[in-house]
Amino acid sequence: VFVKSGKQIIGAVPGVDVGDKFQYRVELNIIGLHRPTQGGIDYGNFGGKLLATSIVASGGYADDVHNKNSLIYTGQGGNVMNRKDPEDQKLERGNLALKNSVQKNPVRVIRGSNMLNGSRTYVYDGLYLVEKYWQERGPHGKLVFKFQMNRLEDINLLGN
Amino acid sequence: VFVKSGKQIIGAVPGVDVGDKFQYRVELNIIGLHRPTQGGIDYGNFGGKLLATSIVASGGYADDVHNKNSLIYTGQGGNVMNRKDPEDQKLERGNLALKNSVQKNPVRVIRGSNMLNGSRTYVYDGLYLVEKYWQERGPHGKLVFKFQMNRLEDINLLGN
DNA sequence: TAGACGTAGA
DNA sequence: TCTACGTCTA
Repeated sequence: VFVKSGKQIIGAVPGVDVGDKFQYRVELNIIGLHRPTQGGIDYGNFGGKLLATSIVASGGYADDVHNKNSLIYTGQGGNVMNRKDPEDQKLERGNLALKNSVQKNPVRVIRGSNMLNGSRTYVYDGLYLVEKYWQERGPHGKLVFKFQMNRLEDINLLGN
Repeated sequence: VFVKSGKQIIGAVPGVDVGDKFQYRVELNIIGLHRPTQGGIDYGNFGGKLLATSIVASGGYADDVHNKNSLIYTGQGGNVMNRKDPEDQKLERGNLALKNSVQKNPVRVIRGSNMLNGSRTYVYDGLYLVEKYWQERGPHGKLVFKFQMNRLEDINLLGN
């Protein structure tokens, strides 16, 4: 797929298979897998409601328990990245979209990792469901959102 | 040219002609025309001395008198871009390299402009010489560097 | 206009 | 580690 779709897709993107690898975030944008070039949460307005369509877990945040079939994703905002002037994360934008997606729609997960040579690789890891979300206090004492994500394929294999 | 050169070139880049157009800064990096993906001044260490090799004039700074064959380029630093906490620009990095290049080596000039549809275009505008530089005070009262750049081709045509 | 798990180079 | 005339979307 070399042409930007322009339309936001929930679920699998045609032509993209689990395990497909990419080097740059902009590639994810071009094929419509994850549009923000920096943001970790992609979402859209569906029937007047924000729903999450994909997330990138690159390890940029000091998150999370990552297993092969589940992960805990940290919400955005609150200056968690730059660590300057930390604030409570708000239930808006991507965080709101993930909350609205709980137990509802599939969310594409892209896992990013750092290579030995210093470059990065992004791997499409398939569809997940946001099982639940909660707030907790980070090391700085401010509130952050956490989203429990579980792989959907396993459920499908059981005969969904 | 699809392979990153890796080596820093002073003067014309083989295969790139004056007037060649590009859409993204990363393209300039790939062909070795201008390596920084954001920075306006590219430079290298040549014999222990920093020399400028190329600049991008996108209008990001509130510069400059731009004619077809000359322009006045504003130095970098001092928070001129984001306008927060302005400071005096320092004679270091790109600014130092441009200063060292005065009346010395050719500098590639790429002109950026905003398209009607909101996208950008970068046009390679050929080789220029840094005629002179000076400091002046910006609207915020802080010192900024200015570099007078004149097109080199005209001189060549006269039989340099 | 502002926010975002970017990217390359010094 | 930090700077930089980025780039996309809301």
